[in-house]
Amino acid sequence: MPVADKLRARIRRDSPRPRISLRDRIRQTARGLFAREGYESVSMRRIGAAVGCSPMAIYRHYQNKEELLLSICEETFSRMIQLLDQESARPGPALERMRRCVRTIVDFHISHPNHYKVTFMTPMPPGPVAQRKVAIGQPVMDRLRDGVRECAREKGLTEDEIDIEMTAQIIRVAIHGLAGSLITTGKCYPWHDPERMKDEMILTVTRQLE
Amino acid sequence: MPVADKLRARIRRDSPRPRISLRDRIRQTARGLFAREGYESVSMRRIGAAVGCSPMAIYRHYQNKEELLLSICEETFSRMIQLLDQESARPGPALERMRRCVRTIVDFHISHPNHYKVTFMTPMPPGPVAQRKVAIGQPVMDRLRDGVRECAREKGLTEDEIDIEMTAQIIRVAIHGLAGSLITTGKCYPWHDPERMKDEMILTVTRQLE
DNA sequence: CATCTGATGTGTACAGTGTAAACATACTTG
DNA sequence: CAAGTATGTTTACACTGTACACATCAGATG
Repeated sequence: MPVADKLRARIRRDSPRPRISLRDRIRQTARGLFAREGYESVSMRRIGAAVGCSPMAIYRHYQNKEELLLSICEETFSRMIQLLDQESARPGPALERMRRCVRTIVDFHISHPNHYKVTFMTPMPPGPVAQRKVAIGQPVMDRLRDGVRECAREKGLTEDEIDIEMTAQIIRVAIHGLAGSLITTGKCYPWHDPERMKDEMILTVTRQLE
Repeated sequence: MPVADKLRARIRRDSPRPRISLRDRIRQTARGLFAREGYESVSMRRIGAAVGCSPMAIYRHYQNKEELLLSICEETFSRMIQLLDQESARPGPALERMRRCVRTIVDFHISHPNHYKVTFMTPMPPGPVAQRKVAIGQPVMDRLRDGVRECAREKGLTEDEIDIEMTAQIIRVAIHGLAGSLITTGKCYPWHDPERMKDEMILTVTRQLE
């Protein structure tokens, strides 16, 4: 019997199941716990207790703890893409728009340190998990590349005069430098005004697009 | 009885104790294990087994696992300072020297990913541990600042024309961007030639010193 | 209706972790 | 020699992620 039939059956069914599925409640609860206390500090047992189910129930919906977190990250970063597109839709010169977008990304990462940490600060042994993490960053990278291309076009630069992929990757590295530094050493380091730092850094890596 | 006396006594003693102290053997063995397999994958029990002592013996010499690693990191990064000073002592224009130094730092981090990870990629709740980690990076930052200052002087820039601390911190952020990105997503990401990337990034953040 | 099946939850158990506490031994010093 | 201290071991505890076997129950099928 095909799996699709069973799925359809479940969807057609209108019996009074809990209004919001356990799967979603788990993800929602875990999101809060992870964000507040960090991935490693939160055990599956505590998530279960907070949700109101047994710890093993979580495994019916997520293969393991890492999958649970990765699923949360995917959701988080898809919200970032929304923010990004809406920012990039506002009018103005391409360069200004892209600089604001980069700012948006940096600020988003800093305000979601745990999601950033697990997605971008955990060394990935090559494998399927690594591929999913790369995939999470892909939409952002696409928009970055498009932004660079548009800036180049607006300034009349040919593809011989500027390496678009390289420029995009440099901006990417700058983003991760800012996010990583400010997340790990945020409060402990004598930063020279973080806000101005972000702006200067963004200016520096987009200067060749002026 | 003062502690200093006991220490002196131990040093004066020439009895046939093991030629290299257990403390050093632990650090040396743990260094290798951490570097090869990563901090979290190596348990105190395995370190003990590899050294040839009981796991709890380690605690006589290091307060806990984190202290052990931190001690290893301090040693590692002090070797980096040596490399850095010897590189910076070579002749040539200040700008060229500084660019080579930045390259040295980046390459050093990439070839010691586990030390980098624990020192710079683990969020630090403000406290004494965080202070020690900041202290580890301080000598590097001092040399960076000096390098920037010398470049500025060589080009005749006054302190009104260039914010030395800000410039140094931007370079620092670029270093961590490169190191972090290449360490976490090194093999998994379609990098546009990492070596050229490093060079371009370094050029970008030192352009205003040309 | 009775029966069967698959999805979803629970309880128990296991192998592993870092490390606190009590104990054993050997070396230094009064 | 006696006392004390530095250094090591053994045992035990509280915790982790999760494999496995079982219970329950909704819907499909005879």
